[in-house]
Amino acid sequence: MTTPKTETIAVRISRILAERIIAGGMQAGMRLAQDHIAEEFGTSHVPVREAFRRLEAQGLVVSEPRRGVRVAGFTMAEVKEVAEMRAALEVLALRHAAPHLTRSILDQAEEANRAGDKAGDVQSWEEANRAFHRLLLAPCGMPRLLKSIDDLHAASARFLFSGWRAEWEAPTDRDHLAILSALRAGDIETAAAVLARHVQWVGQPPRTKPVRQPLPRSA
Amino acid sequence: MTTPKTETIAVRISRILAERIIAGGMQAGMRLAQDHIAEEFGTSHVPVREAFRRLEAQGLVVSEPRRGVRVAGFTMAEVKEVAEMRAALEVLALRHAAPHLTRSILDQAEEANRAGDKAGDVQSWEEANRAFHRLLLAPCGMPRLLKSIDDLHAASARFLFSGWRAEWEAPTDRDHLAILSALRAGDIETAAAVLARHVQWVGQPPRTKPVRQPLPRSA
DNA sequence: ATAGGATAAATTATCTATAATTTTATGAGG
DNA sequence: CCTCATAAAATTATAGATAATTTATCCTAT
Repeated sequence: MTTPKTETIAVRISRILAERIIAGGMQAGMRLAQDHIAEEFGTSHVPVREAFRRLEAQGLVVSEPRRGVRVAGFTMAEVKEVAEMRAALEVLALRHAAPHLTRSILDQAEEANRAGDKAGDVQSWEEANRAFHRLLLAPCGMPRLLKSIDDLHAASARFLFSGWRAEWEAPTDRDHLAILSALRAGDIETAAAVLARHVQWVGQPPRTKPVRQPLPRSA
Repeated sequence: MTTPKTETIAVRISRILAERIIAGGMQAGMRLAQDHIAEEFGTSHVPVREAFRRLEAQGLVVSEPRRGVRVAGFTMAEVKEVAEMRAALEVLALRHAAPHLTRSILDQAEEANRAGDKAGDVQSWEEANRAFHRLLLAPCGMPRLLKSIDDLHAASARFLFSGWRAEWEAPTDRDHLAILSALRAGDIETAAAVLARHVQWVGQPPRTKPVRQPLPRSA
C-alpha cells in the first residue's frame, strides 16, 4: 500500500479513520474526541478537525457545532436509502460507460469477480467486489458521479461488514456474471436491470434467511 | 435572513463563499487564498481552511494538497453530468415522496411556482424554483438523498446564473404545472418522466436559441 | 428522593506562531 | 531570446496557546 508522498496529515487521519469506521472498528454513535484522536496520531488537533470535515462529507460521521463528532449510525432505512441511491446512480454510470467498455476491461472485471469468489474473508471479497464495480463504471468519465458512487459504496461496505461479519460465506457471484454476459452481448438494458437489482440487494435485511431462489450475494 | 446563533465562523464563511460562488461573484478557476479570505472576514485562516473543506464537499471548489483551493470550473460535460445525476436522483426521491404528498404540499408547491412566475430577477426565480423542488421531494424522508440533491441543485443554480445572467426572462413554468397535475391525478410515472426531462434541460447549452416548441425554462 | 444552581473539568473553536512547500522574481550563462 | 539556478516572497499546513462552550460533578434546598 503506497501512500502518496504529498498526503497531508489531515488526509491521512481521514483515510485511516474512514477505514476503521468502514471495517466496523468504531461503533455507530461513538464519540470522536478531537484531542484524543490527535493524541493517538501524535499531531495537533487542527488537522484532526479537518479530517472530521472530510469524514463528514463522506457521510461516515455526523457533527454538531460545538458538540463534537460521532460515528454515523445507520438504520435499516438508511441502508435501504443507500441501496436505492446506488441503484439509480450505478445504472446511470453503467449506461454512460457501456459504449466505452473494451474487451480488456470486461476481462479485468471478470478477473475481479474470480478474485471475489476466491476471497477468504469479507474484506478481500469486498475489495474484489468494489474493483469489479469500478472497472465497469469508470469509463463513464463522469467524475462527480463516480465520487458519489464511491462514497455510497463505502457506506454499503460498512453495512455489509456489520451485517455479515458473523455469517460470511464466499459464494459464486451470479449477478456479476450475468452483468458481464449482458455487456459482452451488447445488451445494456439487461445489464442495467441486473445491476440495479443486484445493488439493491444490500437494502435487504442483512440477516434475511436464504430463500428458495439464489439470492444475489454481492453488492 | 436569520443566522443560527450557533453558527461557527467556519460555517459562516463557507455559507457566504458558497453563495458568492453560486451567484457568479467568483470566476471558475479563481484562486481562493486562505490568508486573504481570512483577512476579508477578519478571522484567522484556520476556520477558512475548514470552510474550504465544506465547500469542497459541495463541489464548489477544488483543492490540491499544498497548492491551494480554486473555484470549481464547469465544462459542458459537467453541466450535463449534474443534470443527469439530478434526473436520476430527483426521480428516485419523487417516487418515494409521492405517497406522502398532501394537498397542502401540492398547494404550497403551486404557490412556489407562481412566485417563480412573478420573479423579477433570476435569483428570486431560482429561489422559488428550488422551493418548488424541495416541497415535492422532501416527503421522501431520505436525508442523504435530499442532501445530494441539494448540492446538485446548488451546482445547477450556478450554471444557470452564469448562463442566464444576460438573457433572463420570467416565463411560465409549464413543466412544473405538468408535474403538479400528474401528481394530483396520482400519475406518478408521468410526473417522474416530466421531472426527469425538465431537470435534464439544465444540461442543454445555456445559450441555445429558443426552438419552435416551448422550452422548459426551469431546472 | 428530585430539582436547581454553582463550580470544575472536558471539549470544541479560533488565534497566533512556526515550519514546510510552492510560486515568483532575479541574475547569469549560452 | 531561452534556460537554469538561486533567492525571496507568498502560500499552505500544522503546532501550541487561548477563548468559548458544553458536560459532569457537587452541594443545597425542597
